[in-house]
Amino acid sequence: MATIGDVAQAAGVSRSTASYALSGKRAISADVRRRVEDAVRQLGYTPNAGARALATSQTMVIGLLAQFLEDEFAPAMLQYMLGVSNTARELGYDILLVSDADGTRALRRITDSRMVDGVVLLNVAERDERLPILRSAAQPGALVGLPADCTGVDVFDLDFEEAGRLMVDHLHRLGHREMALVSQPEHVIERGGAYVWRLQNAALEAARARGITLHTVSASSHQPDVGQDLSALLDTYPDVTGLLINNEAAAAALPTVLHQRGLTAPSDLSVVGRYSDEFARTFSLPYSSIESAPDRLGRMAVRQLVRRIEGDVAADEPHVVRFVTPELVDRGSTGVPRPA
Amino acid sequence: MATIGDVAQAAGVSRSTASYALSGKRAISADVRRRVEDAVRQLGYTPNAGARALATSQTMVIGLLAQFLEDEFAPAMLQYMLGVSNTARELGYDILLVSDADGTRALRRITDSRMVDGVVLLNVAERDERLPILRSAAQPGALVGLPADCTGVDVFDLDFEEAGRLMVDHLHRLGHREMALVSQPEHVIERGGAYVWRLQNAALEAARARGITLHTVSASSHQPDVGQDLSALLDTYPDVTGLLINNEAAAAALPTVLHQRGLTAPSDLSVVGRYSDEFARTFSLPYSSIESAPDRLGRMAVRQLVRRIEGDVAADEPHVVRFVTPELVDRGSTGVPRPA
DNA sequence: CTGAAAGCGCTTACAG
DNA sequence: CTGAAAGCGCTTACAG
Repeated sequence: MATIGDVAQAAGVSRSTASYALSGKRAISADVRRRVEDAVRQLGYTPNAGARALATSQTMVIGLLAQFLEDEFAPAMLQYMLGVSNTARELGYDILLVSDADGTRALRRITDSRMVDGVVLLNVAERDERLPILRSAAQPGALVGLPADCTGVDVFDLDFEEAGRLMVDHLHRLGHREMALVSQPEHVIERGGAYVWRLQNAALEAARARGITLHTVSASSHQPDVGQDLSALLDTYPDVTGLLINNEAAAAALPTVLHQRGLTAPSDLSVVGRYSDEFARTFSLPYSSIESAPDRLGRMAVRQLVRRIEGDVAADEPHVVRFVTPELVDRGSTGVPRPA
Repeated sequence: MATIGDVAQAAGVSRSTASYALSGKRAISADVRRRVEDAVRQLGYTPNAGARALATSQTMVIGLLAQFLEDEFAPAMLQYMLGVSNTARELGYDILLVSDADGTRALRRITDSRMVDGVVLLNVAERDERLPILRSAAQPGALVGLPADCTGVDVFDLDFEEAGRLMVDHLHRLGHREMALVSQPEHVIERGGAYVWRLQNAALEAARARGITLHTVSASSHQPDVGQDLSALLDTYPDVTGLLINNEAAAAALPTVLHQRGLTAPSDLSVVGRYSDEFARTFSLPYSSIESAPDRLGRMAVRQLVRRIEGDVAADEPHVVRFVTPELVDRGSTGVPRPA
């Protein structure tokens, strides 16, 4: 493989001149520039990334820490990954994908060894074990998901409180007085999946404030259990007229469940979900939903991360915690409640 | 960050001794080894990956080229990615994830700049534009998917011909005499998704040999179109008693379609799919299916790639083309045909 | 506008 | 069993 030395030799200049001609970091005569460029073309020269990283302390690589947990719905994770990956590439960065079960060790490994210039953490828990490691790392980090302690990192998340209120308000306004909220499995909450109870608590509070009944249930994140959970819910609360779904697997299972029971939305039951538009299309989900905006969140996280990496942000500039305002995408699955 | 120089100084030895003590590549006195190890611990030393890569010409990183094409079903791709990623990690390698729309440029970039020691290509087409680039790269490559020309690369794929025969034979043995095969959209074939017609041609041939009727149709890879395609198929061929599904989106949509039409498998219709067990669980698909084994294929590809990278394979050892034998996972969705 | 030199942090022949 | 030195391929002050 050709090196910058080969290029310099072919162009009849020094290595430093060749380097500067390529980087444009100092004035170069038109003639020399042309000779260098010709040499690059002829030799098929591409800089060695490792050597450049060593010289500049910049790898142009971003670490992406994804975790595929047994009790979460993998296809939903993919969307965040693609949002991060695509934005990174637009900004000139490559992605080191880390899907280790042990995220803490992996995070330490890639930061300590300087494989990455910065890190994006997906699926952040309330007390995420990866955070202390990230804080002590030399590289900046951006999170998708809100932890209890946000010091030292930039944080991006959907405003799940607002999402909960929005779901309740929307159905309340249509006249619903008894609804049920389907959340993730208990262990997601126990593990610190804060978004579950953030949405749930805000929904409960909104329901209380409006004097309406809101039942809350956890449902499995796996088929076919989740279908049975949904069926059980409808059996237990026959007077429910509105369903709020904060569980991707449940949303994917609902069409079949409703079919089996001969129910139609919105005439028998109003339904509002919380998932991405892409997810809705993939699974053909006909329900109005709060857009969870994974691509947008991934994009925001990478943008801010790159700003920090490239020093466009003063080192003492405070870290941000930014929420995406939930928006309801109307797919026509809500209406006035059926007569009692 | 501590360097090997700091470690050497703290241990009172030379840098080379420190390096050898850590690599174990030459005999070291017990005393020195201990002092070096203590220094490493105290300083929290981790080797700089870029520097090591420059010195050894080994990055310990594998490039993973995934493409998320508009007309393919993204969740299915994820499984291959995880198979590759997990196996790589077990073998000590990290994954550089490349999801660029323009796979050729990206491939050239990561190989020319020596960011990776080898490359895994996913979703390989009949005449894949990435292959010429891979062949001229310095690093070895492994494919998941069978191209027309396999020279210079190791290839792993499901035996789609055998899968097609297996599907037809299975239903034929149960007594079915008229079936339909649902394939991917036309443009997947046009783009060179050879697995589509490899399975289809073998199925057609098996049907001819046994004197039975096999209709073939392409269905969309998106909801809700695919559901309509399936409905149209059932309208067009009312005498079909067996359905072969080589299209993940169609498999995911089928339960709803059958429900709508009041059909049950296997009493009204026998169904055999082709997807992974993980996929079946995620989508709660109740159909017997040919296991597509994405995790196993990813694992095989990485294993062989690492053997080449690490030179466990003679440079002149011929490249392999290895097929995974399809196996039918019985989920009880096939039986004798309904009476005419 | 250009060149010679130092340095990034490792590994590994070469010498003893 | 250990050390001094060269080299991997870049970038970037320093000098002119």
